[in-house]
Amino acid sequence: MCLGGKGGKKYNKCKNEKCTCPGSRIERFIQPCLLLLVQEKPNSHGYDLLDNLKDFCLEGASFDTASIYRNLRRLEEVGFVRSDWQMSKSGPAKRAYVITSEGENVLTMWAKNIEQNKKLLEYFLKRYYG
Amino acid sequence: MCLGGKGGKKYNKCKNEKCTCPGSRIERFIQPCLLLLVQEKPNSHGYDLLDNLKDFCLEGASFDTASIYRNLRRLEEVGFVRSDWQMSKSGPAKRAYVITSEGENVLTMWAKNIEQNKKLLEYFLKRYYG
DNA sequence: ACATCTATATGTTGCTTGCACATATGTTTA
DNA sequence: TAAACATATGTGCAAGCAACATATAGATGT
Repeated sequence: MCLGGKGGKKYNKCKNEKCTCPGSRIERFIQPCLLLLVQEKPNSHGYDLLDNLKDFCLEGASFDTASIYRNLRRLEEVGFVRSDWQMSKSGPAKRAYVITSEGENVLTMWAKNIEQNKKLLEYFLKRYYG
Repeated sequence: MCLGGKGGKKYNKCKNEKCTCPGSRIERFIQPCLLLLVQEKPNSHGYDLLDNLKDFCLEGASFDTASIYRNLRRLEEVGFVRSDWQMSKSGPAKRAYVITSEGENVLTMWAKNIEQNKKLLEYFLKRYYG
């Protein structure tokens, strides 16, 4: 998903059947990223976000389009974003997303969660490198 | 799994059907933690690790025993740890784990992956808090 | 005798992801 | 004008992973 390689491989995630190699990611990280991007730039649409999400990925990596649209639908379902169809003159219709106040609350919760996870990673690294 | 609450709730993960609230974690984080603990203290066994893994959890949280044993079996399957049965005089038999050189290599890869993920989280926080 | 602690393990279920593919419209190019 | 391409949004499926419940069994305490 968001773990990426430069050398041809798009994803770090190992395909080897039995391999447990370290291609780990942060679960559902796409959600706070989407919320933040929509907050920063209201009326973003999915195809926009596809590009802008790259900021939250390692070099050369990107999020799956399926994940983006599925998560946007999910976020709207639970009321964290709202969308309107925009019939543009050029190209197909697109959904324009805005964040709701509930979405903003959840985003602050996400930020706290992310801080906690960051601390866990820092603790691990401190203990590993000594 | 590793995200924890004090107030009765063992896990942050929300049970609400439709809720996408931020109970996120780092995927397979238990694996590098197990490797590191076994490296630090060779001949650790599962029940030991159950305790020591708490270092890598938020307050009040812990890893699931099922996850510990399943991951230990997995790590052994792929050759990152080895185990011997120890028939102790007191208590039931237990497996004593040691890390292999391949396991040590993977652990350094994990450390790099964890550093990358840490940077992603830092980037998110910087962008959110401004 | 029975409960509890230590220790290891399996089964089941649901969620998330990655990949491949489908659909639709407008624009450019041969 | 047909084909190819870029924009834009989605669906279906399989695999991986985590949470939870349950199983097994020997040792120790009362």
